[in-house]
Amino acid sequence: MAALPPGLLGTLDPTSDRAVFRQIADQLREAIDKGRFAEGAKLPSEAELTDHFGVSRMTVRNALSILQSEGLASAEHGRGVFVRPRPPVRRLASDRFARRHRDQGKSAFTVEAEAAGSRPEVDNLVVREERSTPEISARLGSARKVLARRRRYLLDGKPVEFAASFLPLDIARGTPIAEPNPGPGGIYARLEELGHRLDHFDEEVRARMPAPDEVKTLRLAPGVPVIHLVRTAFDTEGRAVEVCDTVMAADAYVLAYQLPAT
Amino acid sequence: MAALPPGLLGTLDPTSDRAVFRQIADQLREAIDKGRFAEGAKLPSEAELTDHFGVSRMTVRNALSILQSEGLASAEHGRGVFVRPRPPVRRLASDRFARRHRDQGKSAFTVEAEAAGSRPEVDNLVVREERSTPEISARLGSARKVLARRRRYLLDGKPVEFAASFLPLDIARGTPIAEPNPGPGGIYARLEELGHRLDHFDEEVRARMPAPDEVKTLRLAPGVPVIHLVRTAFDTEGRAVEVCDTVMAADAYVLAYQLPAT
DNA sequence: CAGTGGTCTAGACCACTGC
DNA sequence: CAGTGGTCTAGACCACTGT
Repeated sequence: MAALPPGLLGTLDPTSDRAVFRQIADQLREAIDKGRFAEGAKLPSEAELTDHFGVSRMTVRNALSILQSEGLASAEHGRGVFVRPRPPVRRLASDRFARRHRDQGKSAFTVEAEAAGSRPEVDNLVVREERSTPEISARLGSARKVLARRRRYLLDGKPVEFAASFLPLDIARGTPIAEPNPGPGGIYARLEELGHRLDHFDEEVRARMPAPDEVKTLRLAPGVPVIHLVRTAFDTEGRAVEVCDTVMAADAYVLAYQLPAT
Repeated sequence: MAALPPGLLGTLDPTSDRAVFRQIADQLREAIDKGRFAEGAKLPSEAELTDHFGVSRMTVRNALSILQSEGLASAEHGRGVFVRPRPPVRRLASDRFARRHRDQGKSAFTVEAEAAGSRPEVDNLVVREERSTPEISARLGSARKVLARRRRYLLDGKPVEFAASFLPLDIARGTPIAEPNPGPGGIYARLEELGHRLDHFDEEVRARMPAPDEVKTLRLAPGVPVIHLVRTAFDTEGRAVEVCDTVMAADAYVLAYQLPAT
């Protein structure tokens, strides 16, 4: 095993109050920030770091785990620890549900992804009637059962979000909305054809760390939060006609909104 | 040291492929989710868990660190590991910059916090001229120097966000905007008095794990992401007159927006 | 003071990767 | 196969909390 290139990393300050594993993490973080390790580059192995700093392996592993929890690095078993590359970011514009974006044969996700040069996929498409939850009922009105449409979106094979739409049965049952493929323009186009002209959407945005099942579904690296978005669609009569609950890999998205100054 | 109450936690499955520390984390997570440990309650100590499961201390600590990185628990030195209580959430409405919310003597943050029964504070108020960054210049136009207003917001003594506003010098220099206290209605009211009638705001939302200095400034617990919000204010002539860069503790906020169906 | 978590060591064996 | 990270042990000493 070769020694580290001289000057790549510094030395520890034994007089410092800062824990040794934090000092090591600080040095690696600084080296990453300054570009001495590029995106996707391999960090020194645990063995190299234990040698360089003269500490035990657990101390080094502690330092590396800090970087991972910060989202700066990710470990690959048998290969090494690498600087996390930033995935291409999907920008969600505030006009993404405007009517003019609905007159296509393909879904908005597909159109947009292909325009950006990515390969879009949608899987796990489950459409069925379900019992409503208190959360959904509060937003949708007091429906006991709802039509649920669940799906996961991927770009170039990487899962980026999964979503569940809920609609009142009296609106959706027996319509194309209850079909796996609701047709061009998606369910919003069908809602309007059914007489529910859409007026506006309310959107709530939260961020948090993912639960284990969300890590699995989105194949999230450690240190990547999720954006949790709950959107309610209202028709021109003021009725909530759909609630969409979406969980997105936070490193793959930026949300853009336009606010009125009134 | 007392043994754990029987039935509070289960036993390990030695035939499972799942690592022991993950199994322990799973059990604790399930117990928290099912309410067997309330918000703010103390989890079993490391010693109790090593006894209960018959594993070494590092294994238990590994399990507990998972829960912390998920934001479910936080350790307090000398006291124990506790189920993380959810702080009161501030809801930012999409009309929060509407003109009608500006005709008060106090800042919007102060008014809203007091209405919610919290004690608001603003500190670290730094107002000065700074060199612009490429990021700011791209949004604001090519100003070399800008007026920067930096401050941190606290609720009941807890930091919840810090923000920096940047304004072109040709607009802000020598005006009340360059004063620490810009007066009633804040800088948006002053901008309008100076002839820059506000038209709309563009807002970009991202979520990520905090950098170490952000952890310090917001006193963030492990496993709490930040919401990074960049807002650009435009006047009726289409000029960008302010860029506000805000970093918020994600567990203290929900952002609400209204989208047009056009 | 006893009990708690924070740091660190020096090993061991395993599973995965790539040559 | 050698090199890598993943898991786990059995200790040690320290710093902080509360009584």
